[in-house]
Amino acid sequence: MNAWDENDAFEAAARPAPVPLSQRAMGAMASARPTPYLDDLNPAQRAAVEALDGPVLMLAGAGTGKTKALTSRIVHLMAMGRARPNEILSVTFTNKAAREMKERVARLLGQVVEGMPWMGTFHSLSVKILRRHAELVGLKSNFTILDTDDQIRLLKQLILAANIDEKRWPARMLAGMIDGWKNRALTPDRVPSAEASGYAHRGTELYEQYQERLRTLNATDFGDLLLHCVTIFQKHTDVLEQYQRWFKYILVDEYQDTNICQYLWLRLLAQAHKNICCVGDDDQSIYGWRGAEVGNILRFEKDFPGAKVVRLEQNYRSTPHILAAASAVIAANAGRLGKTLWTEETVGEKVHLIGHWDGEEEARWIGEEIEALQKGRRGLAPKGLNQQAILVRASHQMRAFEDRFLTIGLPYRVIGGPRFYERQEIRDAMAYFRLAVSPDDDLAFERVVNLPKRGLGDKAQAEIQRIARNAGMSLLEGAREAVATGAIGGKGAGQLRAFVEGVVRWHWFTANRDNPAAIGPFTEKLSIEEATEAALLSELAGLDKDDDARPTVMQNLAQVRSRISIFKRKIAILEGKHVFLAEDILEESGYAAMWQNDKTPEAPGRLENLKELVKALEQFENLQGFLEHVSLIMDNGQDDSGEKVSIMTLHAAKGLEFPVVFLPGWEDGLFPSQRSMDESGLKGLEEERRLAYVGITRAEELCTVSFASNRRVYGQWQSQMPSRFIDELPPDHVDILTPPGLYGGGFGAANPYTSTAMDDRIAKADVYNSPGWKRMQDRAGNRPVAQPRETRSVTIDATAVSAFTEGDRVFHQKFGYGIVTGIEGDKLDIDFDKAGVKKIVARFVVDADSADDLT
DNA sequence: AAGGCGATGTTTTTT
DNA sequence: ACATCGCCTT
Repeated sequence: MNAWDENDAFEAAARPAPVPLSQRAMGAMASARPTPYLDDLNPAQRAAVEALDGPVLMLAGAGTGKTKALTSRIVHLMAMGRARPNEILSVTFTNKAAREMKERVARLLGQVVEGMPWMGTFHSLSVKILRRHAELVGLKSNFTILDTDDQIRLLKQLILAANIDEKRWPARMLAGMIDGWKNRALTPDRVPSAEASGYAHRGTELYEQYQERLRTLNATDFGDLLLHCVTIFQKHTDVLEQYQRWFKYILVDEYQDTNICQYLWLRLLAQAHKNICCVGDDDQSIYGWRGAEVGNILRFEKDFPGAKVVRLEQNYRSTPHILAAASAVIAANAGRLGKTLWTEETVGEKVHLIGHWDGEEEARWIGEEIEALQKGRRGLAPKGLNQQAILVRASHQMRAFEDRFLTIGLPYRVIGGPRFYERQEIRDAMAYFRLAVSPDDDLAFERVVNLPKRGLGDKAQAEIQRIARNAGMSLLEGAREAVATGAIGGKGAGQLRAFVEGVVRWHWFTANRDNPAAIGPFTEKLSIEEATEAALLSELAGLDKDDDARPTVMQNLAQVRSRISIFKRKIAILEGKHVFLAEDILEESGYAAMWQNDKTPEAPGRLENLKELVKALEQFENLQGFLEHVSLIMDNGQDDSGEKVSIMTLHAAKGLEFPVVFLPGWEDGLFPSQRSMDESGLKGLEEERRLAYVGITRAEELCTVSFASNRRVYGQWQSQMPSRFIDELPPDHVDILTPPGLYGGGFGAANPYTSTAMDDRIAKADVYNSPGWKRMQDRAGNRPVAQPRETRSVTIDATAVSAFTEGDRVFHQKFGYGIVTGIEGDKLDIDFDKAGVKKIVARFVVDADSADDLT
């Protein structure tokens, strides 16, 4: 059954097979001290690193140097000769974390580690394993990985076929349930009957059909990657044993985020030798809503009897006040494993707390505070924009900040959001590439057959489906058939034929790469055309300057030359220039043109993304290789360049740190989120509280919590109560600020017309405010909390100002096209076609015509 | 087939 | 408020 030889297979994966590091790199180190990296560790870290054998749980609080401990442990394993690099399995959740770990191990070793093939995410490692044993779960090893979008479309088809009203039972809901089941390692046959009633009583039935459909498509979804591995491990002990033997040591990062399926995956692999080291922090478990089980980390000692538990509690990141605030908040949670963060640091500012009238004022104030901090003030050295971040609970909160920062010209960067490969245009382009590689990819076919519009509506597509299904062929073949038999007529037919021919042609190019027989005819044609070119040139030379024949010859020459360049390009493609092929596909399909003709503000950005996609292709051997990796590996094309304030969700902030952190929107219902509390009750509230803990602990020097008394929620103005987490902040470690210019300050300024509950809440907040209320107002008076707006230096960019006049048509990256209606210093009043009137700093817009040129 | 219009439901997100 | 979606109109 196992056609692969254990050692060969793994050696190949680890190529170039390194000389065991214990002999080489360590040999070099050994001359001075065998294990120099140990000297950099504190006692707890060192204990965690040196406990090599048996189960180890490293409880690493925020900022306690867990990555350092983890990477040192890896190096130590090699240095002690316990395992070769390719015998260590180290698992992370994100590619970014995996990359960072690789880099840090390399830095510790002082050399590049090429032999750590088993360091990666749960998913990428699972893919690697699954490709080897795909046939054991009814797949071929070249299976494709569907993303959420494909998944939904597939489910919609099944729901339709099952005669279920998709309005009452949305596909998204079913997708969520199936995901949930997979997270819990439940195959269709194991779904508890109690849950089967969930989706119109047909959830499991559809789940089963969905799995069947995936198998026929030779595809998996993300959940399957792990679940299939678990299934294989459970059913084929011989396979499991080989991996158990191979992975001598296992390390897991962010263990508190593992779900049941991942837990099983790990336990199965670790069962034999139990050399598993899990690192995590139960207080930072913030992914319960997507299946993470804090229970996994809480239960570790039961699961692995005799486990050594090490607590990393010395914090190297934040000042004492910040730590105290974070600790006080998280202390309100029950059932923690419990850690006490401490620091040797003694100085530092208290956590700042400030209330505002509404969300816009909050954004305005934070903008000014950021600019003030940029210049530096009191004990704080100037903080560049890269050192400052705004962390919000929900992404819609970002808007207020983006709007504000755009008008004052404060550069910002939004972290997170849709990932590069999730963007529509990228996925469309990928579908074209997928078709080129495998024309039978029905999902890809469906996605782009009418994109750009080819006059193929529901009816035509249904007809193609029908034909294909009846004849048992792929949709592409079905489409060809439909055209040939005239089943599809009208204007769609011609375009469909062109589409089918295009796919066949592109596929031919991918299939005939490096095939001399394919290249031959092209070189022949090329030489003919080149001969023609030469002939035309000599003919032209013989003609008089104003000979009547001259224009025709010139025209012919141009045609010949364009054919020559096409042939050269095609030859290059056949010789392996798949980037050209990708470009041609996007051109010939009309997909690129679709966006070029699109005048919406997003269009230029999308074209830019397509260019980036093509550029990313260069690093791969061929289209196939690209497609295989891209679904798992490709990252957000973030621009790390330039000084910018970061805006992101609290979730996206985990693992990051900033000298200055703003935590706006601490209002009950927003944070903690009402929905979270409604859906998950106390558990939900506790997860929200952990989110608060994560937020506060991101800050190194200055953490500012804020709330607004009024906020627009779904278009309605609502008065807000300060978050209950604010009550949990320890008064001794908090400074309450008053925004300048607001009579009576933030709290006092709360809407006098609000409910009594609101007043109670404010009064309650004032209970601990009151001792310091006077003092606070005094301080607010003589401390430059924020620069008064008037004194903020306004640099007038002469070129920018003179560049526009009233009535000019301009383009803005976010708001699109608009007309300049007024000019005021370096700011323009612009009436945008779509977004309405805005005040924008001149350098953020360009002339509308030059925007067109960009495309 | 394709564009316009009213009803709808609004967290967090990796792979 | 806002975007998305399905339905309805052209």
